Amino acid sequence: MFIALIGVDHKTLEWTQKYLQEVHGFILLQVCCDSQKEKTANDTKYFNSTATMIDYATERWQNNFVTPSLDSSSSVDFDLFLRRPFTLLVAVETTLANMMQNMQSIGHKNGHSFTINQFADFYDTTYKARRDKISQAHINIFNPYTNEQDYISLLHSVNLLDEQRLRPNWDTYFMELADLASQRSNCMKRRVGAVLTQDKRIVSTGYNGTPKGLTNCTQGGCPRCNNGVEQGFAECLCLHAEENALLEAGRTRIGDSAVLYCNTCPCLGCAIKIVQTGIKEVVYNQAYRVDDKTAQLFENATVSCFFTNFFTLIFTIYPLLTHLNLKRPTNNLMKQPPSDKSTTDDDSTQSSDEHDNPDDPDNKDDDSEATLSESEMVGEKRKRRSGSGSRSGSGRIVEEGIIYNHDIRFISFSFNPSIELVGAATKLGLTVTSDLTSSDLIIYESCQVELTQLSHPDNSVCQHWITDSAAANTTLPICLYNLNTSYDPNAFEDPALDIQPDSTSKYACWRTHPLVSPNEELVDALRVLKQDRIARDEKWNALAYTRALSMVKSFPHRIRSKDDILLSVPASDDEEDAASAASTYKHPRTPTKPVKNIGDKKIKAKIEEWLNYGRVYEAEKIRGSDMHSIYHSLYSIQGIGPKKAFELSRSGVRSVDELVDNGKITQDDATLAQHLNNSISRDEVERIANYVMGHARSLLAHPSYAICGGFRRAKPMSNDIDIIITQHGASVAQLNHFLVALTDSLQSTGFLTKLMRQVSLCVASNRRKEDHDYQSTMLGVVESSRKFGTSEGEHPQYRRLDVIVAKPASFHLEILSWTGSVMYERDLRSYVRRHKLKLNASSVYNDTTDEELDLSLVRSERHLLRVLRLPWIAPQYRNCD
DNA sequence: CGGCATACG
DNA sequence: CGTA
DNA sequence: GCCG
Repeated sequence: MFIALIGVDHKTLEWTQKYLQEVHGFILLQVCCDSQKEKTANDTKYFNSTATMIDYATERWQNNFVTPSLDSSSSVDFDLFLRRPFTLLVAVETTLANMMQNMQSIGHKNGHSFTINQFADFYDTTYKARRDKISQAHINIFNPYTNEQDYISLLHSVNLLDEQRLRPNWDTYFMELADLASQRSNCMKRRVGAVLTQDKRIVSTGYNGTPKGLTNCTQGGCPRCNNGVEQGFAECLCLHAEENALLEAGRTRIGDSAVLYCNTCPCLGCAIKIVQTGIKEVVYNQAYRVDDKTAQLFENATVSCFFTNFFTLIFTIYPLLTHLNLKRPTNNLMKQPPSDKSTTDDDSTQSSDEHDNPDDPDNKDDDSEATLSESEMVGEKRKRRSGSGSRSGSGRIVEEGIIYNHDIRFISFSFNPSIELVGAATKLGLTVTSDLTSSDLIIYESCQVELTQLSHPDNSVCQHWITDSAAANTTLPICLYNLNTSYDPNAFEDPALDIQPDSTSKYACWRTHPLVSPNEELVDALRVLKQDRIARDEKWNALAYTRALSMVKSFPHRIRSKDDILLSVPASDDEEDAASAASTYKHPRTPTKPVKNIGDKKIKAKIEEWLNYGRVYEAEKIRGSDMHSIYHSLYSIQGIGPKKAFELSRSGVRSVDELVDNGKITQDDATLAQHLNNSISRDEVERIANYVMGHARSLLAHPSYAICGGFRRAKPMSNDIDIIITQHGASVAQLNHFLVALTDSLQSTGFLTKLMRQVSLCVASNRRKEDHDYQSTMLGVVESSRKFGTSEGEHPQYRRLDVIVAKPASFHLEILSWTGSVMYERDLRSYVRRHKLKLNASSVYNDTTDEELDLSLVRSERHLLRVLRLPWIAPQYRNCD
């Protein structure tokens, strides 16, 4: 792949280029004249012209290259560039404020400052010169951050290396053609296009409008459409795009494998015709809502109907989100419904005092005007819940927008731009989901006003997107509902109360860890050493490497010298401490203390080796050995852990196939292992979760749920699907029954193909002394097909699905427990142990008295962490392994 | 020199 | 011991 | 292997 970067802001361009080079190993190519060569780094290739550069890249087209356009003098000839099939044009932009600041900091370095007029001049000339190219880019990335680490997280979630952008798949190809066809529409109401294909060949195309020979609808040919009133369908003379495509093809040319691509979901009338002509597959653009009747008809007629993805979204969602007033309620939004005391018997009398935590900030009254009494909160909650039943159609559910509330964690969109959005949304502690029917749903009919009022200077695309959706009469593009407190939307979190993370802590749960480390090679080397220790059964040795690795990963910058990481941690304010550190390291002016978890003897030496030689010898040796790769392939099989994998590879087993031949495992096991090794796109995770929640909703009235695991940590790809479900007010018995019923329901449709474990709440076990409430889990394998958007193409894929049913009071603790990575979980528990608490996935105990703490007033994951005296770290920064 | 997360099958 |  |  060959990426050309275009943009105006130096810093954003530089960060992007650095990210591609350091994280993905791109090679930097530049067009420039000789005199410039000396100034820049040595691992760059220089060319006299775009043509020679492209020739160079063409010969090595399987490598990854990047070329920046940092200043107009060395700009690349993009037209030449775009002709090649392996090239990707990426535009990066930032806010005017950022750009101005970045230019000023450069100006300061050179000893002169910028006036705002000079900046405006620069912007006008540079931006206008590049505007056309920026709009032609394959991807437009908008960087709202001033901080590199945040931007890198966003970049990572964009998945720049996705080959699909270079060459669209068939679905995208035909859908784009359908969009093109819609441009020929002559209907006053809406542009619609359709493409009918057979064996990947186009049979016919269609767009909507009046029949041949009649005056075009746009010229007044259809009285109904030109009336402007949504009535009189019988009088409409327009043919729909789908009808036109079908008529054009004629019955005889529509075979068994015909696929119809529509850029909107077909109406019921068209659906009937589609079924009758024998078409078995309909693909529509996901930006539009499925018509319920159409969906039903297709299901009865076994026509598979699903939507496709596009990469046309522009990453400007962040400014949109930040412009929503997420901070404070305004008075006009705070019309409270009458409080409902009857539901608050137990809630209102309790406080968090019993956590033995007198300085718990929750005991202080919030000084904000937004503070609600418990009774009001419950009243509000009930009202909202009763509304959520009447979701579809009008969508006027919540008259007072929850949008003002801090505790909004879920944002849902009527279409599914997940990957593009999640990077931005998670920055706000928001999690993206596509479920529209969860309880406490807040759809923003009322929000429309707010959204359309957003006018960010860099935000024209968003505006467009909103107005388009409104014009197309689709569900409003944005609706918000609550994540962390699915069943208590009024939980109010004030960031001022948050405990701050500390990057020098020995506990991973106190530190933030980027999704992708700028020191990935070193992290990888440490991972190899860790794996090696595990294989050798050196458990504690392995743990030490895991800890060191996590420590390195919490370092947000590229480590350049050993002072960077081994000494540079600022000493504490404690003077004595600082003095002793100073004498130890003989740097009296810059007192430092050693980094935790990186010991003086072994691991520090490995890191220094990496710094000096760019590699760790022992890791290289292990990596290069046959044993290592065989060990890994065996390890990937369910039921074969480190011990067995090590034993087998040592006893001369060469491959997984050999195990199958020997009858040690079945072919099915091997295939399953292969399937489970494939990672799952966010999109697919969401669709599978939606499907599961569909079943859940037929069993529970208003389930609350969260997708956890790597998905919640904003990873672009997941290994499995983790869903936590609860229902406000449900008893343990009801939840137990629910889990069994859900399992049956998923099995009966053939979706759940293998059940690996089913545990219920309150199981009696001889290992447990008391009858505590434990989590209830269902671990299984499901068959994911094309309708879930499997990236592997036509064939069904097996995916691991974990469903956890939590009792309501443990919901947030369960979310916490299923969101952290392994190191986060470990350190969470060792930390609370030191504070005389004991933690498992569903309850908190006093470690000495074994008394269980009541979590029923815990309003969110964030709140829970505060109670545990731990900082709340946004999920995307919990990737510490 | 003890501790290092916790639980289920 | 393997897995979440 | 590292921390306290």
